[in-house]
Amino acid sequence: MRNQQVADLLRRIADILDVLGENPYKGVAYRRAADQIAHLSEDIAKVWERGELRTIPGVGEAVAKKLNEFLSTGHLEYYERLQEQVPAGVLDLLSIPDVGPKTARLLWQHLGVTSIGEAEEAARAGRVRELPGMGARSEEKLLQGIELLRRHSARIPLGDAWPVADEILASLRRVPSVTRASEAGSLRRRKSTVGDIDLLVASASPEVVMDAFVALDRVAETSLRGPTKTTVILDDGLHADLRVLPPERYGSLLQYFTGSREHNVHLRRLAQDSGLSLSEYGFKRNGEEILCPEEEDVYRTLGLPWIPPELREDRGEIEAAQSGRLPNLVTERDILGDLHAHTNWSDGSASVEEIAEAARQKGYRYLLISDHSKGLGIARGLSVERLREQQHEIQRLNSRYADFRLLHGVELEIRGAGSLDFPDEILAELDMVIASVHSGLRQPREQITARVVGAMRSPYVDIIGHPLGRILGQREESAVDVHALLDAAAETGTALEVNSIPLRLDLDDIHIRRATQMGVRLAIGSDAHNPGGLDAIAFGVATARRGWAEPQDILNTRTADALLQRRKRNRLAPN
DNA sequence: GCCGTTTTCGGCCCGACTGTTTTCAGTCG
Repeated sequence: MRNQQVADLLRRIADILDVLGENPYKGVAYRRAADQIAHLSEDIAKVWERGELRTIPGVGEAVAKKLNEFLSTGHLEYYERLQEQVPAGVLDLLSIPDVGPKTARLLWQHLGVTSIGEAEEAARAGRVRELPGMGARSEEKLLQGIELLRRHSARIPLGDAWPVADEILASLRRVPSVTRASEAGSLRRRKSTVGDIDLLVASASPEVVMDAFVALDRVAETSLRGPTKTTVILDDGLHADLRVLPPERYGSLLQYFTGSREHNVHLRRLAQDSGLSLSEYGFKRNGEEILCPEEEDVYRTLGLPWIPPELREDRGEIEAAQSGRLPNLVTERDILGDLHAHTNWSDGSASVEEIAEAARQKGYRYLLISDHSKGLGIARGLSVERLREQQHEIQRLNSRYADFRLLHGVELEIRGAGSLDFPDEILAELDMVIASVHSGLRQPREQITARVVGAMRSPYVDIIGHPLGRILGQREESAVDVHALLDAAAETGTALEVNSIPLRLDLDDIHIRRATQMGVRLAIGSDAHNPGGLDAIAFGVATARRGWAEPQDILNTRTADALLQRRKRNRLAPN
């Protein structure tokens, strides 16, 4: 994606400036601009074409000029000059834990180190300890950092981190003196991947809690231990941080360590404006403390309503809070039914009846059965005949339900050449149709975009399944032009799915936000392949919340009747 | 490098922890 590419360029510039020992605020400025651009809900080229680069927060005269050069010529002379000054491998050193720009520069200039491998060599040869400000411990720490980097470099999917955090929190809550315990950080903000597991506890006896924490079965080693903060590495390589403060400071602790850093920096600037200083311990005014037992107290002291964690990225939520325009975020309670589920008719493991029963148990009023169509042979996709048989089964079950309804649908293959797996007359017999791409995910941008946009032109395609096609940590998103998809969705009235499988979370938060701004409807689906899979909806709802989605943006906050009435075939299809 | 109803120049969030130092720099979140 172009925005990501531009952001990466600015971040590399920041890294080089840091290593060169430039004014550190210069690096801060470049990174701030990079973050804003990475999270732009629109293609940066469009903003540029309109001549509005300077409206992006953090983009001033100098950065705008460089962006202008990069976007019009594809290269940036300033960056190329910088690159000549610092070897690329020196910047790699920054990814080693506890190695920052100063240490990287030291290793490079004094020992000629220009790669992680050379850093390791130098440390093993005992040459690092000779450097000014370094010693034997630092040398050992550098080696450990390199080892750590090799063992554990990727971010963890939310779906892996969440249950581990819940388990550890349950243990900590059993420790005497613990009155509150919560996850924090990007986990609490429900980012699709998290860097580590941040945990917080309120207790008057921190050392007892820390002892219990490091003694947990899952803890493989303790990498840092202090009176309020401890970091451990778990048996599966995950890092977990625990912070403990007394209950009267729990609100400010929770607020602070939920972040994001950008959100906090903004809040602290607000605090300064009213003569306050804010930290995880609370507020200070002329040395006098204002304690915050609850998170609401932090926001109230700044004259703000409480802001949901999923919004705390400094992407306009603080301004929205100031002007009373925070979105009314969708919650799991708003979801009346699930719009994506598989059964043992294709690649699911449960019968239609079993998964229907699970959906009823969850309190849903309806469930869309959407097994694969024949084109996905590997998933035992349904033929037209089997689809009709399934229809009878669904009718049979529906005749037994008074308070619940099965909708019959399909997850229809958008084939490699762009055609759909079933003809219109078959699709017309179904309640709703999800169309998805499962093949040819590496097609070039124009081709794959045309396939999906073509599917949206069908009056019977109600939802595009997992539009990006990404699998977190395994498969990059396809080259599909998401902005073209959004335009086509707005034009045709096709909904885009928020697929809830933790490794998908597709659509992602950034494009969800854009969709809501454009009036594009979203369908949150669990994509369950067994009854327990329905619970993944929590991940989809969390992702929608990160995209500022409100109940009216989501199809399945409506009743089944309202859904069927609003289908585009009622407007578009020939009689 | 960015930014501004306290500023167009002088600020830029705040604190924990570590390791090397005898009062602090670097890194991290």
